[in-house]
Amino acid sequence: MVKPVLWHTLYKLSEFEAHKRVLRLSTVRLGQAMGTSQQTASRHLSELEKMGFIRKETSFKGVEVKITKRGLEELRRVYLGLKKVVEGTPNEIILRGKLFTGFREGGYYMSQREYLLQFRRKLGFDPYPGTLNLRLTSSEVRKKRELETYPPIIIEGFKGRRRSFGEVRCYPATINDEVEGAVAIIKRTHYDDSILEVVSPVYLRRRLNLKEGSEVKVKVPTSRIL
Amino acid sequence: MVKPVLWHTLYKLSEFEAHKRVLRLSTVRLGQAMGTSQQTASRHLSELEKMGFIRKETSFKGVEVKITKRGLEELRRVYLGLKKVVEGTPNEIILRGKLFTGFREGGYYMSQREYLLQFRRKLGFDPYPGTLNLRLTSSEVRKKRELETYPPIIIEGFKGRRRSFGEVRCYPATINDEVEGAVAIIKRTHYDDSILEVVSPVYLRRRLNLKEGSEVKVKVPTSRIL
DNA sequence: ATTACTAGTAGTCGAGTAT
DNA sequence: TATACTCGACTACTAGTAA
Repeated sequence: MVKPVLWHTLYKLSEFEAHKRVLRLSTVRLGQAMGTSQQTASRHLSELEKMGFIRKETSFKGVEVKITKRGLEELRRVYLGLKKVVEGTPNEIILRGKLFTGFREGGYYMSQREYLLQFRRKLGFDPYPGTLNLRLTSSEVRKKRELETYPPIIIEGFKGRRRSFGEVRCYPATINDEVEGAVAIIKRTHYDDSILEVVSPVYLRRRLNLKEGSEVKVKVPTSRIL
Repeated sequence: MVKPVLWHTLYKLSEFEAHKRVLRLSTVRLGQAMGTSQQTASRHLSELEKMGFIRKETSFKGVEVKITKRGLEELRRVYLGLKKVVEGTPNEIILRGKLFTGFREGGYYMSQREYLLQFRRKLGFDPYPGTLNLRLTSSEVRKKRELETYPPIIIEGFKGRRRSFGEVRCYPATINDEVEGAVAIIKRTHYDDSILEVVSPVYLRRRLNLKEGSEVKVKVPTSRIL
């Protein structure tokens, strides 16, 4: 957990647009902007760098600061939390994406007995051994991130004979307003934000008559939550 | 300025939806949620109440907390700051409202010589002695608040013979894609968020052929800024 | 000019405890 | 059980200053 004072400094840096470009400033100026001393500003920058939220280049002329992807992630987390508060919670999140064929790992995952039993118990259906891969546009990626701030149904990971399987975060959903299923978010190391995986008890490609590139609508109710 | 630790506590309370309803909890539980002690949670609540960000009712069964309007305002301020960072800055903010006749104070304001001279120098036109009052819907009010987070052109207040006049915050704008003018935000004590006042060098009602209730489009570029 | 170390201090925290 | 006070411990601050 990032300390509130450091978060505040990170936020100030974002006000100076340090997420867009390398920001040149002095620690005196940063201190003034934060209502604190030069020394504190300097220390905060060092700590933020150590935590990986910023990169920093120091010279006798001043500091050059840039917020990292990790730092922006941290700001985004709070942003999404506040969005719910300020804008109100939507009743559903609708995501649209285009069907594409992935590496067919999904099917391998879903056919694991340990996953299957949990799906049956926690989501109420036996998943078809394969996932529907949807490619999301950038605006849809934002909505996916928003979705991820809601508490998921967690399908726990396990160690298999040859490898271990990570946890899967699920959100029950309706696909194309017709079929019940779920969004399945699998924690991977090389993880592409712009992909959405959908599971369902039926073979969705046939059931919904989908082709490569077809647009698919996924409606996730948020009311279950809370 | 609210201290970062206290802001963090306020944020946590909003995660518990204390902005929507009275939240019943114990300080132990709040402490756990914040990764701090019961004592600290208790102290933070007292300080937040003293600052007017929450109302609090204490009993031997626990505390009842509700975030006040002022507290929500504080959360909204940071939300809007983060929105710029996370969503990117829009090139323009478009506001739509319906024309209505106010108390005609606007004309009185605009005909003050001290204001007029500043308008001419800072905005480049002599305002018609009257403002266009637009009634905004709730979604437009949100956009107006977003607009207010950008640095305005400030027309300074002054003391007249009989009364004093407050400062006016202006944003150059285009009205109905035709006429140049500005949004004028006048700080009042009894201040209605859902009203937008527009000034321009011409008599807009005639120039744009507007009637009571006509929808008016106000386009404010944000590029000037920064 | 700068940054950032050291050292002393102010402020924040949490254990104990009164209510 | 609660909240919230006191007070010792510790953290985070700023002044002074070296580089």
